[in-house]
Amino acid sequence: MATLLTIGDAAKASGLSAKMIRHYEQSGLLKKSPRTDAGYRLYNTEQINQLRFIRQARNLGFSLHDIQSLLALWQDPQRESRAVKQLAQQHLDEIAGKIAELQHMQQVLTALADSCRGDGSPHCHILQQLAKPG
Amino acid sequence: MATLLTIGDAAKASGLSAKMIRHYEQSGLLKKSPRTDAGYRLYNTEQINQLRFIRQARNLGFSLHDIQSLLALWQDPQRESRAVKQLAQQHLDEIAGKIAELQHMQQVLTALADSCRGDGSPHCHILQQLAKPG
DNA sequence: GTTTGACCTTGCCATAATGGTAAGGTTTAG
DNA sequence: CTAAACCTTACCATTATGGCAAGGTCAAAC
Repeated sequence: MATLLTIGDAAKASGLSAKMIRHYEQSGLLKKSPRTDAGYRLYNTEQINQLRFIRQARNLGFSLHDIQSLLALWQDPQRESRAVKQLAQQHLDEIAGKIAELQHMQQVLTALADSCRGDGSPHCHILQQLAKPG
Repeated sequence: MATLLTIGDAAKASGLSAKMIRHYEQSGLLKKSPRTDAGYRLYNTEQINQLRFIRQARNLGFSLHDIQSLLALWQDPQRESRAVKQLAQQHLDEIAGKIAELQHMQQVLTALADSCRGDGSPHCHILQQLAKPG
């Protein structure tokens, strides 16, 4: 039986917001939904699965741009897993880059914070360091 | 002697872009610059130092909103270092949160990528997992 | 003295992903 | 029949940054 859900139920079923589902459709990530006579969007099981796919990819931090590629690969029986793995690897590189950047900030700022008394006096190594020409 | 720089030179001297310096002024982070008769913004040494301060705080990932507070504290001789340290600590917490989030993605995605052959065959554990109802 | 190139000005648009709000139509339950 | 809970579109906001365009300015070279 073809279970058809309106957007609110599709949102609940997928874990996305209705707002975002509309947005994904409008930005071309999703095909346009069929509509009721009143103009309500309707989603079938296959589309719900697609929404879930998107949510899980978003949870892994993939951009909508990448997700478009992932969806295409998913739906292509001729795909080569090489292509998928490459996308994943690129994303992992990005993640590693961001982590490194954040860890660097963390390290520098932790050192600064450690050398700030954090009491009622105005003396503060953090401000001093930020003010330095370096 | 009062060295006055135009915005391009102030940009070079501070490591910010001229675009961003204008933006910071317009968003209230910086006081409005004095101008030449022709309308060119001029920056003195003190303002260059302020721009450097902003750049260094940005490099540590502070938001412009936080930087506004940091600048105010910097310029307040009555400040308590407690306040600065608290801002730093909040930011450190945010950084730690982001790192944790990214590391989680990294961990999950690495496991998936490791179990994808990445060859010419269509079979791919990454896609399989993204498609799962979980 | 004029031209030219390197500046400067403002203003508008774009990014990425998401949320909010408003004004209005629909459906369903009471 | 009405009220609540949906749905629709359209516009605005976020964050920090970049780009472009149209036009004014200044300095150096000719």
